[in-house]
Amino acid sequence: MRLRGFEYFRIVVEAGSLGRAARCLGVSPSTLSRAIDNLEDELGVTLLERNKRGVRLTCSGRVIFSKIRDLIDIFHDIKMAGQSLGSAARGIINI
Amino acid sequence: MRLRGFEYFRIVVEAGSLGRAARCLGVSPSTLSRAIDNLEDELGVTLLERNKRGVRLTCSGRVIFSKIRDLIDIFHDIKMAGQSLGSAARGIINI
DNA sequence: ACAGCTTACGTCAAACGTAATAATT
DNA sequence: AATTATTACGTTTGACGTAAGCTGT
Repeated sequence: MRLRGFEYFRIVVEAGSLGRAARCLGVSPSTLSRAIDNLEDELGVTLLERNKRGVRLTCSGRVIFSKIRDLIDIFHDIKMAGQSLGSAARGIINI
Repeated sequence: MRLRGFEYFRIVVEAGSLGRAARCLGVSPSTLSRAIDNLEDELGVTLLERNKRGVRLTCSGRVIFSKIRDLIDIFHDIKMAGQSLGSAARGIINI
């Protein structure tokens, strides 16, 4: 289970369609379709309603989406802490 | 970047050595060695001091470890919410 | 010798893009 | 026609175990 799949899911929800999200992310729509299928399989929940005009969160999807945002926020926090600590270890301090 | 790598890191820290963690997890020590190498590369921080009697968190590692525990907690929360919502959608309610 | 971590090598699963398909506006 | 999501196919990336190596107790 890759972190990237969660980030894909977030962008898809915010973009409202796989195509728009794919253009934002620079990947192909099929990548996002499969990534979200995998997420739904692994969590055992249908996250999105697929219409012909895009996608929309299901009720369950709304609950999960909120948690996934928290997950991604912490992940970005970890990466930034890594950058900060990594450069600090080499003597560079940004104020 | 896989979620599993974060979980590996956590167990390694708690076990105190790659070998013990490998036995706990049912994987080989090389898997854990590489997983932690990847984590350190991707975050740009040295997380563990490798001794001949095991491993120990570096100062930076301690900071990151605390955040990674939060990440894993949310991840497990998401999985449990998935189970709960998934079975609820099929009409099964556990009280 | 034993316990520890690491690395080279081969294998297998999984992620991806391309391209084709189907449905809707 | 244009835009939507999905799926089959082949390629490539990457995660893993085995086995060998090196170090310190």
